[in-house]
Amino acid sequence: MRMQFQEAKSKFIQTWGALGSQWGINKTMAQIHALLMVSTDALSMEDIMEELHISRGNTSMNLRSLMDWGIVFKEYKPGERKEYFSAESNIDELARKIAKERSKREIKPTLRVLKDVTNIDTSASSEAAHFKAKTEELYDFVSRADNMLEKITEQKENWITKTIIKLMT
Amino acid sequence: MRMQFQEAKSKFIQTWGALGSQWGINKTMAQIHALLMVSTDALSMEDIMEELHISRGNTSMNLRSLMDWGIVFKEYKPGERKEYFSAESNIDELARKIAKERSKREIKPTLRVLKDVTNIDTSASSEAAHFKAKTEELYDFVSRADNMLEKITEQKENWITKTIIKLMT
DNA sequence: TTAATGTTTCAAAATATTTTGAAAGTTTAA
DNA sequence: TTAAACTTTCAAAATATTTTGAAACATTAA
Repeated sequence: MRMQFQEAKSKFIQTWGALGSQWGINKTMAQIHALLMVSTDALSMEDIMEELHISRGNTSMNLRSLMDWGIVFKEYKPGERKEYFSAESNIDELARKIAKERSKREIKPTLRVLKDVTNIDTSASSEAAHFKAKTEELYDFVSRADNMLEKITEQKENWITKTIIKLMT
Repeated sequence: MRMQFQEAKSKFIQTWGALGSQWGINKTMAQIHALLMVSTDALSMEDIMEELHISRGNTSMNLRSLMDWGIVFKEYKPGERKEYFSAESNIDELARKIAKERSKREIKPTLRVLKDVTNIDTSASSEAAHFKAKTEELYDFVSRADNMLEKITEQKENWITKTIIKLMT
């Protein structure tokens, strides 16, 4: 049985929200983003509140986060005072921005701690030596993964396809 | 100022736990994993409870999750009744298992919904047409990303290095 | 058998995160 | 200026998630 548009839209928004929360992004933030992504026009705060049944404050705070991430933009319509919001419409660009932001917020700080923690006096015990070895290994791994992400992500257009082609050859 | 071993260990466990929760993995689960990763020997439930100051139930449930993910193993010591636990010690293997499991649990179900939701009657409105186009684009992107993850991850040994080399050429 | 040693379960409690809504703040038009 | 239209802030409330701990369950040795 084929879904109706409204049903499909709502299902999509719910699913995207759930996915977001499994990845450490708050549900409403992901839902607002999903809604803006599939909207033909920019939406006002009222529009968003109404469609998702959420409060003004919640909407405001999450729109701001989305703008901090660089994946939602404020727009002004001529002759109107209200602010309108729209999402990054290029999916490659969207993924690049998310990858970049997560690297900056999470991976880089973790690398800093790993580096710190690796620098202990190792002569005291073999536990200490093992710890140093393991955390060094982890540092190498994480920093290489981060590099890879950068590499993949720095090509502007259609990097996923390009990367898959490279990997298959 | 150089950290002492115990201080470094505890900082590492805390940081790994925090990282885990930003990625949708519960803090204790990530901490237990971190502890086992840097331990020279397998640890008993008592050991883990004591080191992390957590309850028996919490320890039991999270150890079970870690075993479900395939990144922690139960061990028996000869002549002892107690169970001991150790972590996957190969980091490439660890990453492969995590990638595989997250794909199965999160990406695949999302793809199913995207596919469903894409199959709407498009003749009714241009909103519906736009929705269909966007979700199709998303489906393509996510499924290509998932393929890429599979590709990267199916080579058993040292895939990160291999992949980086490929990407640089 | 039984007692000892150990593990799992799950309802309730604790904690953490998200959401609300009303007051404060801002901007613009007149 | 002022008032209207709109947005932001943040303490308190609601909700969701994690953690506890004690009872139930399992296994082994004697």
